[in-house]
Amino acid sequence: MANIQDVAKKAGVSVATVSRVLNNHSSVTEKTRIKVEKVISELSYEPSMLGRNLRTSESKLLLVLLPSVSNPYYTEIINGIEETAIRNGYNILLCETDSNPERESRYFSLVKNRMADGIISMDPAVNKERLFELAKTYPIVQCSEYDKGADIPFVTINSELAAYHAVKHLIKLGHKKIALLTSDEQFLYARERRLGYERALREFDIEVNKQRIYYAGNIGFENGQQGMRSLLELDDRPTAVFAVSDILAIGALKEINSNGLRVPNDIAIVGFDKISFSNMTYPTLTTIAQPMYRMGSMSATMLINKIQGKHVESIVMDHELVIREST
Amino acid sequence: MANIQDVAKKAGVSVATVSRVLNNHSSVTEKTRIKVEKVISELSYEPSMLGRNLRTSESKLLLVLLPSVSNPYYTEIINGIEETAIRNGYNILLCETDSNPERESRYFSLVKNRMADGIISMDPAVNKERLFELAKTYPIVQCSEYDKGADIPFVTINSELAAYHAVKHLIKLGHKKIALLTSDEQFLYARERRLGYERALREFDIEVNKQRIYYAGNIGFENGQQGMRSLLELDDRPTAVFAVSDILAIGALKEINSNGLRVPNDIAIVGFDKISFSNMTYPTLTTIAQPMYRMGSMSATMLINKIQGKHVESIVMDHELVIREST
DNA sequence: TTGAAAGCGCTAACAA
DNA sequence: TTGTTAGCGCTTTCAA
Repeated sequence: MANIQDVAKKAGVSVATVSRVLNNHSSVTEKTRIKVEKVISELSYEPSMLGRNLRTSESKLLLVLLPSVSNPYYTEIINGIEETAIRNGYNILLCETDSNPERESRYFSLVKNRMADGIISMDPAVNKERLFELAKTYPIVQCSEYDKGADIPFVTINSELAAYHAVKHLIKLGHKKIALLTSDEQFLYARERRLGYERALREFDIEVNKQRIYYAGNIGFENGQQGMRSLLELDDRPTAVFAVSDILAIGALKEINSNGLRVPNDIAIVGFDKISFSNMTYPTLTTIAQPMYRMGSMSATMLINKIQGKHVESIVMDHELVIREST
Repeated sequence: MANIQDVAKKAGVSVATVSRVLNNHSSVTEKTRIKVEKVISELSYEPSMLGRNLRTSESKLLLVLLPSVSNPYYTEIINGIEETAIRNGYNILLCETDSNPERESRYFSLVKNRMADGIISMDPAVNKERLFELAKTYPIVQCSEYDKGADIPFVTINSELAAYHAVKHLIKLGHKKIALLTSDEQFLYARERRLGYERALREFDIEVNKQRIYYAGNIGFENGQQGMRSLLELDDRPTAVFAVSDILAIGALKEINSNGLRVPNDIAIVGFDKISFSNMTYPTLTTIAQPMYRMGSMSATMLINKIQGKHVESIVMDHELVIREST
């Protein structure tokens, strides 16, 4: 495999000139450029990023940290990140933590070892302490999940307000017995969405009934089923459910169907996230849409700016209630 | 940030010795090793992979090429690849082609530029010609999709046999009017699954009725809906459908539900892939399970062996019919 | 067991 | 506009 020396020799120029051609420096004459390009093509020369990276002390790789690629919530965000990364000459290293601290720590090493130039963290279960520590030395931004007061720029939506909108929509439809299907409150988004839920109820003088709040231990489909099962067993059954994620909502939907009840006639459902599958259920799911693609794209832009030493501000994006068949 | 020189100086040894400590060479005395490790920890030294990579001419990155991360078919395979990669000191570069040749070519450059040590290709729409050409110079393996006669090792299942099993299952349930919901036959898997479908029918003396075969232009959920719609319009409506992917099957399921028909009473459905959602539908989907995780894991092992210059053989893995509520 | 030194392939400062 | 040269951080050969 040819290297820059071979090209220089064969073209009768110095390696510096070849490098200039490779990097489109304006100082090279047309004639020299043509000559060098001809040799490059003759030798099928491909510049080694390994050499360039060592020299420039960068890897042009962005590390994207997420709990699991199988969670459809992340797919559009990833698309946004990747598109923007590529447009700026970066590639992404998609890293699944599986909420496993050992894996997380291995991925953190990647940036310490210069294999990645920065991190976009989307893992709600990330070890905050270590993330904050790392952020002192390396460029990091958070996407979706974030931490108030931490000195890490983030991109997110207003979860409290979005939940408020979702629940208000159910109230406007005449529902009073509205259940909340949420997840462990160690996650900020769960706390905020509960607050939005409670605010909407209070605003319409509906009592917040603790029995109607189900805290799922995990965020899987089965947890949605299980939560719905226990809500259905209540003496005073709810007529509507607000789930803090589509996956939970889809679990609830299946449980309702399995009990011979109809959605939305017997029970209405609102989900959260607008994952692609929320459109494939029967009935389709009313849900809160986050501007996933733009969130990803914005995180990438922010991270790249941060890598380049620019100052970066956090940003809160808009959400949208998408009304479909389940309400 | 400290480098290997700083460590050497402070420890009073040469950089060679520090390097030996880093790479666990046995020739270092316990005493020296302790001394060096102490300094490493004092300086919070982290070795730069950039320097190491240039020196060893490898990136320790595997490029994984797939059409889209949002296709749940790939998620378990990716898990298998990643786990195996990490265990062998590699990381993966997940690359979405979106079936876009320009993107594909940019990813191919990554391996030409030494940014990746090899490729696992899972994209059925990959440009065969260029892939074969690339495979002459760089380590490549194919997963799921493969090419007969090409000199590229692959991991796959026997699609023809799996389809045969799926259709035979429907026949055993008493179905005679069995439709096939398939995709464009430019893909090998579609051709093979049709052959399996036809073989099962012929074996039980059921005529292959061209009208009952729907070729979807694309592999999305909507294509499944649309295909089912046109199958429902047939004068002699099928009583069962075999879809070559779960996503198509889920589209079909929704269309059937929307027409007030019941699954499996009015129409039975078998899918293919056992994606996680196939368990979340109402009713749950009978489907063909591929050993996704093992396929991913095996591809990674094969690729790493290939990178290390070992000889690698292709492998055909087992599948399994998973009978659930839709039949 | 350890050290000196070369060199992986490239970029960029400086000189011409 | 082009060339010379140092050096990015590491591994490895050879010699001691």
